Amino acid sequence: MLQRPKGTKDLLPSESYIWQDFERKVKRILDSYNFKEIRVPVFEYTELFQRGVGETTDVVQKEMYTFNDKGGRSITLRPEGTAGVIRAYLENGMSSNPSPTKLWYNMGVYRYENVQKGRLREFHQLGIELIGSSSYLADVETILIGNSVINALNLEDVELNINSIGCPTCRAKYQNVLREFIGKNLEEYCDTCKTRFEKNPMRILDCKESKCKQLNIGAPKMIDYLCDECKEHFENVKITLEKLNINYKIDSSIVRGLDYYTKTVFEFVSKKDGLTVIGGGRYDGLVEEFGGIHTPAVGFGAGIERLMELYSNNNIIVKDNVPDLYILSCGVEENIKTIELSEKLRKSGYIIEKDVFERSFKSQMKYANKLNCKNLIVIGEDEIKTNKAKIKNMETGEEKEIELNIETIKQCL
RNA sequence: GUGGAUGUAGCGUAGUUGGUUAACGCGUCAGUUUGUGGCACUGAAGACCGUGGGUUCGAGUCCCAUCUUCCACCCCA
Repeated sequence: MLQRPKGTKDLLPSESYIWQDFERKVKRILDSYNFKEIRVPVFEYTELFQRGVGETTDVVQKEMYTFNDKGGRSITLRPEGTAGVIRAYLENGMSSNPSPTKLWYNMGVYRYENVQKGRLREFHQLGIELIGSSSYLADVETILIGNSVINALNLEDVELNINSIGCPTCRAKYQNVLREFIGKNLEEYCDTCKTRFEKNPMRILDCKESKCKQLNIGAPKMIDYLCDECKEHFENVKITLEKLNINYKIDSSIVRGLDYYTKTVFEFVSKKDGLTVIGGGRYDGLVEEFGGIHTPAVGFGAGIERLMELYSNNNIIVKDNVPDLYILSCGVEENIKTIELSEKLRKSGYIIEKDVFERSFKSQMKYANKLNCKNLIVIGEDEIKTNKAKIKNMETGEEKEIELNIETIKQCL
């Protein structure tokens, strides 16, 4: 039998309506902050991600779905949302719109990595990008939106961790200090850490190897080396969050795996399984990297599958729609009448079920019951002749005699 | 990429030390005499036992490989 590719998932009706519920709630939040939806291509030129996400990152080095198209162009399935959105921002001249530009998206993203808990090769990200402002207020607004999403979904045990990784200037200084510290014992670190040493020493702080963790104790922290501007920015973010009663923890190990981040970075983490459900931060250099004028920006990406996992565990989920009415009939003329009625009622927005098998009377009854149809009308010879029918409430079993016309039926639904 | 576990009808399972037509529950479909469902009963359909090799007179059962799923590392959402 044919199978779906590894790391993909079918979203069946039994779950898709929960996603729809989630999407409705989230859209309401995003609308309230006046963010507008953007939809960008599933694939882009490979260079976009190499430059945007960063050549040295794992995502680019080993997780991208990259191939040459028939014209010999190197194409990559998007592994994240920000790069494509910023490209679209520039390509469509959105920088001349009133600033800031506030965009959101819900997209499938693709990463070739080993499948495990909360991790698929095709997964979905809800993301926002707030483009144009360098102020801490933009960071706060971004975090608040993340917080609103968590709250709207009633997710418990999700905590906010924040950090600042500074700007290129103070980060370079810090990295030298860090290299000095690590360099003393570099021989004892694991092999991957050794390769990180030159290109991205901050990643060594994130290593899970116990010997590296041991060696990292007492390492200098980025937040102690922030330049005045970055420091003030971070302080403002922290103070504002505190005044707003948003709980957060400073986690100096958050460095993020995408190169474009600067200054504030943050994660909403599920305490139960330790998975990051929302991750984001500021990326003041990206627009420039893509050839635009210097334009600061902040954003986040949320893993929808991960959010949904928590959502369905923590909530009594709304029920899926059930049919308002089943119209039952056997026989050619009766069936035509049924179709006519069904079509009219459907145009008015009602969910109508009817037979498409020429099933027996009894089978149709059973079927209507299995579908949880709220009401049922039988169309037979008599009904057509007298233009009267009985409408039955399938829950109570009560029947009511009515005129067989759309308006009276509607009144009973 | 590395390491560990898994794989029998749509779903959940049984299948004894390898032995004839692979079993059960749920679900699906139909019927239990005439136009009113849920319960009960009867019956039917549905599995090349993940795939490919091998051992054997004979394998769902043993061996090897491979794939999938799940978990850990790495990294991320």
